[in-house]
Amino acid sequence: MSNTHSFTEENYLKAIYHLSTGNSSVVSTNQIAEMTNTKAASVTDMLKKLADKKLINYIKYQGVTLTETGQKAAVNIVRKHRLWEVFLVEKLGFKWDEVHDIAEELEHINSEALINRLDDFLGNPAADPHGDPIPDRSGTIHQKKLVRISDMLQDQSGMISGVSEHSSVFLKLLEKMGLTLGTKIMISDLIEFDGSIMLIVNENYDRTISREVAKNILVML
Amino acid sequence: MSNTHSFTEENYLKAIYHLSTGNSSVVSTNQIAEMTNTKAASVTDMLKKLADKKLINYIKYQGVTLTETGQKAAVNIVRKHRLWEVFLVEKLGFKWDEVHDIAEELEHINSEALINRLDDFLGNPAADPHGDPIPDRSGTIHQKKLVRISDMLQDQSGMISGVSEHSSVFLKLLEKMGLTLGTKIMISDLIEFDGSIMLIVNENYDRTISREVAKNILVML
DNA sequence: TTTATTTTTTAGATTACTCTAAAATATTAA
DNA sequence: TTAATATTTTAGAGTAATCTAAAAAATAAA
Repeated sequence: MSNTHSFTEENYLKAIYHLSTGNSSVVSTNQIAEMTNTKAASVTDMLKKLADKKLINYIKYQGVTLTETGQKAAVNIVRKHRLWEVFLVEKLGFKWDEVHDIAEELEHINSEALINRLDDFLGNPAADPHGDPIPDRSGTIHQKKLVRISDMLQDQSGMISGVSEHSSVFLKLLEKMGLTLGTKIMISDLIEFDGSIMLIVNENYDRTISREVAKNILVML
Repeated sequence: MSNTHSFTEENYLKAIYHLSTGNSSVVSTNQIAEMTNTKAASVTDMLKKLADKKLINYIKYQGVTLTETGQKAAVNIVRKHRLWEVFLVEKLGFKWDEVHDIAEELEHINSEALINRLDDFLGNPAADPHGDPIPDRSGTIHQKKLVRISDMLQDQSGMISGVSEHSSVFLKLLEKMGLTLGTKIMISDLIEFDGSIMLIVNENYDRTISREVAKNILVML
C-alpha cells in the first residue's frame, strides 16, 4: 500500500507540496532549490527521477506539479510532521518554537501503524501547535477559514488560530506579547502612519504590532 | 558535545557493540557483515572509516574493538532504541513482538533534548519491554543478574525478567504460554530424556518447555 | 610444517545524491 | 522583435555506501 520513498525524495515532495499550496500551483526549479538548500542542477536531476516514478508532472523548463500519487505521499509526510509536533509539545513539554527540526527528522519514520496509533494517543488532534491542520488518515485536510490580522477591519474581533511564519524568533515574539494560539483579539486601531495595528487582547490589555507581524498571525473570526 | 554520525555508521557501531558484549570482546569482519546484512568487503571499507574517526580500534586481519568514544556512541543508540520501545509498548499499545523494527528507525533520531524528555515522560524506566536494561543519560547500564532457565536447578524459583532471543515468533510463543516478563516460575522437573523442563507458573498451573526455549528465558532468582 | 581451507582485504564498478561550469531555453527590456 | 538577463538543463565529476571477483593473510588439517 504505502510505497516507500527515500528520505531525500520525501523532502523534495514536501517542498513541492508547500510551494504549490503557497502561491502558484506550478513550482519552479529555483524555488525548490531554495527550499531544499540545494542547487538548481541537483533539483533538475531529482525532478527527472520523481517524474519517472510518476510522483510529479514535469515538463522541461516549464515547472512542476504533484501527481495524485505525489500529492498523497506529500500529505502523508505533512501529517506525520504535524502529529509529531503535537506529541513533542503536548506530551514532552517542548515549546512551539523548538519542535520544527526534531519533527523534520521524525516525519521520515515509516510505519502506518505507528502514526495511526500516535494519532489516537494524541486524541486525533485537528491542528498542530502552530495551528496548521493535520490531515486525517485518508489524507483529507479540514482547513478552517482564517484571515490575517493585517486584513481585518476596525473593531473586528476573533481568535488567534494560526501563524504563517514558523521561525523561532517570530514565535518567541508572539509568546512574549501574549499572542499565542487561542488568544482573543479585537482590532482597536489601524494606524495610518506605518500600518501598525492596535489590538485589545482577551478583552483585557492592549498591544501594538507592526504590519509585518500582523500579516503572519491568522485569526478565526 | 554529541558528535553526529551517519545512519550507516551508527548501525555498524551498534552491531559491533552487540557482538562484543555477546561473546568475544574482539569482533570479526564476517560477524559484522552477517549482523548488518552486508558483505565482508563492505565491512572492511567501513571499518577503515570508523578507525579514521577513532571510533574503533582496528588492525587488519585482527578484528575490532570499540574505543571509548565508539562505546559511548553505541550505548547512546541502544539507550534510544530501548526508550522508544518502552514508548511504543507503554504509550501506544504495541505488543512486545511488534516494536523492534520501528525502534530500529527511531533510534537514529538525533536530539539529546528529545531523548531525555522522552526518558522523563516514560518515568525513567530501567528496562525495555524485553527486560533489557536501559542505559541512563550518562551511559551507565545497571544490569540485574539474570540466569537462563536452562541453568536453573530442581525446585529453584524466580521471576522471568528478560529474554535473549527477540524474534517475533519466539516472543509470541512466550505470550501464548503465559511466560511474559514478571511471571513467577518454579522448576518442578528436569526431564532427562530430551532436556526439557517442567515449570510451575505463578504457583498455579504448569508448563513444559524445550531446552531451546529455556535457554532464552532469563530469570531473576 | 607444508598444504588446504577459511577469512579478510584490495581492486574496480555501481547507485543515489550532490556539486560547478557551460550550454540551452525562457523571460524581460529596449 | 531583437538584445540582454535570468532560469533551467546538461556535462562531467565527487562522496558515501554498496557490490563481485581476485589476491593476501590467517587458521586448520594432513
